[in-house]
Amino acid sequence: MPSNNLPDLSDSVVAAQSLLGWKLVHETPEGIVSGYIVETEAYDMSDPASHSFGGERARNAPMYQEAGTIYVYFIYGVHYCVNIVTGPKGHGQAVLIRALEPVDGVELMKQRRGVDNTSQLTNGPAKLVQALGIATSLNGQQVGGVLRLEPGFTPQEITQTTRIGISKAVHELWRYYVTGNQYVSKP
DNA sequence: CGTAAGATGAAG
DNA sequence: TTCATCTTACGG
Repeated sequence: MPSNNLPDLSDSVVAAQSLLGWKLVHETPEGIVSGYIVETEAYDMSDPASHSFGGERARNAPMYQEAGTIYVYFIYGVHYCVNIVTGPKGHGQAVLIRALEPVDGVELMKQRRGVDNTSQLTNGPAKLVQALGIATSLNGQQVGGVLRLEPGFTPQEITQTTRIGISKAVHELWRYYVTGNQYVSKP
């Protein structure tokens, strides 16, 4: 449950739930785009599916920074995904933002995504990165600058289930989404 | 060194 | 179901 001030970023599993309903806002030269966070996944250094598993390296370094650090990674040669780092500095934790409900700048998002269907704009981790115009230059920065969190809504009900696209720790219930929301990703 | 697989998405 | 096509991890 989000508070009125800031989401709880003390732990990735807690934060994954706490972040649901918060508005993720990106201020860009072309305009402001934003959306409510409706789907998340929690990752931790003790989790074999996590990029932070096995210790700190160049690629996962942002995950070991303080809570609120932005972690953007490149995957499959084509896509980018964005995480919000959680936990104390030195602990490799983060929450993957998997889906948003578009709020501001829908036209700009359509333009960036090259699609006209609002329901296909931000219903996947790489889709929302493209729609918001998030670049790797944000990697390692803190939320609160051009990319920030603002209060949104309090989810009525949250569904907890297994994560998507991983091959390790597949049984862990570390994916959360706003029950019934139409912008949740469909694998 | 070579090679395979990866927190995905779009097209065929 | 396949492919796009980059980076890292790991084996020889």
